[in-house]
Amino acid sequence: MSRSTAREDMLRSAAMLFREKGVEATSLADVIEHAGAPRGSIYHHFPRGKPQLVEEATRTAGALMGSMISAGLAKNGPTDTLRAIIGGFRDQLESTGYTAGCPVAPAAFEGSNSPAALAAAGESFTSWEDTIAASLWQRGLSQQRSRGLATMAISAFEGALIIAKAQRSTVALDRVETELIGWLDAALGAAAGGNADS
Amino acid sequence: MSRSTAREDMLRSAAMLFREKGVEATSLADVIEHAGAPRGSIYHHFPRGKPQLVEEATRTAGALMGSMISAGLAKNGPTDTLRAIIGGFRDQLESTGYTAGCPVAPAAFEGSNSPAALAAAGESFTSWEDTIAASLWQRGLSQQRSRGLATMAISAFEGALIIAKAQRSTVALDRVETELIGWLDAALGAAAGGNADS
DNA sequence: GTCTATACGAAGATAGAC
DNA sequence: GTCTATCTTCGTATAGAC
Repeated sequence: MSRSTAREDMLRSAAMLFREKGVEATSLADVIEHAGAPRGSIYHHFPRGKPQLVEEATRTAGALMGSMISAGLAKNGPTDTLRAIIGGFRDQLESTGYTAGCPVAPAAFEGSNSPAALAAAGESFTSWEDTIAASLWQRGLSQQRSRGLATMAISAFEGALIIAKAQRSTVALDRVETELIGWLDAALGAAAGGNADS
Repeated sequence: MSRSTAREDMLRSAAMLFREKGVEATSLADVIEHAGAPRGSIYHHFPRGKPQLVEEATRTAGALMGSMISAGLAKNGPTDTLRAIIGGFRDQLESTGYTAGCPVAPAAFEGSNSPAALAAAGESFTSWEDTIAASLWQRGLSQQRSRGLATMAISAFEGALIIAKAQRSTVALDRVETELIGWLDAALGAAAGGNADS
């Protein structure tokens, strides 16, 4: 029942290193060093080794993002939430030399190797989509438009992060932010105008 | 001057394996086996080893995609090209058990390790964007809208491929296809109506 | 819980024969 | 050009002491 901060530090460090270098290129030694954790403790906290670490780091990061999305949507609405989240990732992209992307995508990408981590990534994406779609539906959009816009938002966001890393620039992320906000506003405006759209 | 098919086979195999398993998880032995290539020839064809192979495979795959985009836009227009390309990736996703994604993204993702491959990925994305934006602009959209839509299309496409892998389903890709076509049609219709839009 | 030491295997890369 | 053999490094994982 000890609230082992060491374990959580390792998960946080793992997630950060995955964002920057990918899963396969990150060794357990890297994680220990980054976390400043005791060297002999990894297999104590994660008996099943690296696969377990990858899965838990992905699942934890996905849940954190999910609660950020939920909280933002409840408090500030879709466009402001989008702005806040994209702004946060832009800052981290810039402050890490365009290496730190999404913490969930690495497991999705290199996930052939650890199916559990792949599943964790898939469930995270699905959960985000559900949350966003529900919020849009509550604001008057049809189910179909809500789903479509939610999937577009997450897809464009994930894709823009990859492109930003490759181009070593945030222009793709900037453009996606602008476009998404425009489309969201248009759709929500039309719904507020009394039509939930086709 | 010998047209070494062996070399090209290795590049093709490398690109395919990168799509399925990622760069770091793919060994040179994997590439040789997949290509059915002679074991002693890798360092003959790629003297600088794996980094060179990754860079060339990424660059080649990016150029191939680029010419598919160009040809499609010139012959069939934006929406049909989008449909064709997404359809092709959907087929490959399904026929590979949801493992084969974009051939350029892996280098962008795990690119911290080989800067040359990262650059190749970035240049590919930029080139695709330029091509698509030019086509949209030619059809009457403003420069800004052309750029915005082109970046959105590529971002959403790349993101949807990741999500599809993680969810082991093509629904994200399907939704992105529908949404993108809707937005493209709306923008192009408005431009055809005599207004290049704001 | 954390340590050191070590076993084991995988992978990149090189050397030199053919 | 292609082969085999080998070197070296690295990473996961385990064993057993403290």
